[in-house]
Amino acid sequence: MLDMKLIRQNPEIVAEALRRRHSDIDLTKFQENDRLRRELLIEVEALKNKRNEFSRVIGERKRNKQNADELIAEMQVVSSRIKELDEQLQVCEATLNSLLLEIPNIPLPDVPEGIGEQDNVELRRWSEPRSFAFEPLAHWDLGEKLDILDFERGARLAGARFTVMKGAGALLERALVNFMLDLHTGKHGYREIFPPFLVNADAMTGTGQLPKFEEDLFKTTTGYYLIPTAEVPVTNLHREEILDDNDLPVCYAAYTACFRAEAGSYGKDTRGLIRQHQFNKVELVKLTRPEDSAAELEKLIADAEEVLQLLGLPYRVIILCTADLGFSSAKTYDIEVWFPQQGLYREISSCSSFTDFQARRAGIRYRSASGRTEYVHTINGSGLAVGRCLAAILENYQTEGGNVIIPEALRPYMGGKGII
RNA sequence: GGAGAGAUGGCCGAGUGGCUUAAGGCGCACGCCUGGAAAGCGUGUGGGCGGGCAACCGUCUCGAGGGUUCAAAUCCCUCUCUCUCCGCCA
Repeated sequence: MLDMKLIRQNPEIVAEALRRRHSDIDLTKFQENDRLRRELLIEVEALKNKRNEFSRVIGERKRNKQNADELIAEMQVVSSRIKELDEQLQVCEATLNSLLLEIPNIPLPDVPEGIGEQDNVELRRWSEPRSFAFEPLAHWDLGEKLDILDFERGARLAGARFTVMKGAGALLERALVNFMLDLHTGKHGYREIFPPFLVNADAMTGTGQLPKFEEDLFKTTTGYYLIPTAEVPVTNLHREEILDDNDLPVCYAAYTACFRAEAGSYGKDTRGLIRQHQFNKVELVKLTRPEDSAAELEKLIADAEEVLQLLGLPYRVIILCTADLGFSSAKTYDIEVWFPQQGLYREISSCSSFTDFQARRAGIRYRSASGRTEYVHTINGSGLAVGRCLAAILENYQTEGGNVIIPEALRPYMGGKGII
């Protein structure tokens, strides 16, 4: 959520940001309601002031056994007017709030402007894709041949976009989770969190999934939502809190399963592990001082990249253009890992700064060194998506005989196993 | 799931309609005192919104939301959460 005062005082900044995003949101309805709200507030607060003062006088008279009938009669009129105005105010504020919740974040100045995916900019590549002396298999074919991925039985149990991992496949998935968590909590200094996988609507609103993106989420009959990413519970850990300056930055790493309805992605990535309703992810989340957030985002993506470096998987980093940027994000880097069978790089991590957008929605503040309470900046990124990582290992490390070599770094987590 | 008890400021805790602008204590900050410190004494101490250049003023905030009343921490209704006991359960 944007700062109301920014929209009020510098609407041209917000309008320009919306233009860069190619958003069709119109600010005039917001501005009208904002003006109305302040008019109502000024009137109703003056009346409440009067009511408070007169109540004091009435109380005094009653105690002294004096008559206060005319004052009470007068206050009846004032009170009913207050009630009217409060009702109008409530409607006005509800409108204002729902408008505010639908305005996306302002992209940072270094985000390239664009009209679609094709305008994202590649920043760097790490390592060279291996050249194969044979035709590499897709991970779904390889996984089925090795009997470690079972798409058919996944469909039997749940439906399309669900997979069963078996034997060495299940072990590899678990090894990746542990390897990533150990790296981030050990070398990189994150604190491990194991949060609930279901959250309430307030948490989803805090990080920006609600109210706009409800159709992407799974919801229980009892009103809970299944988390689409650990970002939701972990960022909301500190909802409605004021943190101490000394505690920043707060750095958390969390493994969770993630659940996505994948509405609107019919026909996309229908085979394999790339697009599942349920997948595993290790997520990195930071709460920082505003002045540190740019540097902390760079550190976070370096932490995520190191996972791929240690696994020896070639990747590239791109920065998303304004049109491809998520609703809550001010700046997003994607890490894309090489998939040899398709011959292209595919997203395996998305690292974003949300500036104060989520913090304002979730009420996450800190007391700065100067004593002011300010909103923190929130940052998060995948470190990494586990299923896609497993798929990348299968494809990049396959042998001509249809086996898979386990990267050195993972072997301690695989009971010393070197090959599947 | 059943029964009962609770939820008050950073923390503890008083408060059954107006004298509460939330008592008192602890903590914290600053000052006095001191060679320095402790103790002691004094002062201050949340957040949101609105107005104002500012100092400051107003308003809201006693788990949440409604209601009664001229007036609600206090009375009524609904909900949430916590604790205790019972039941069920990985």
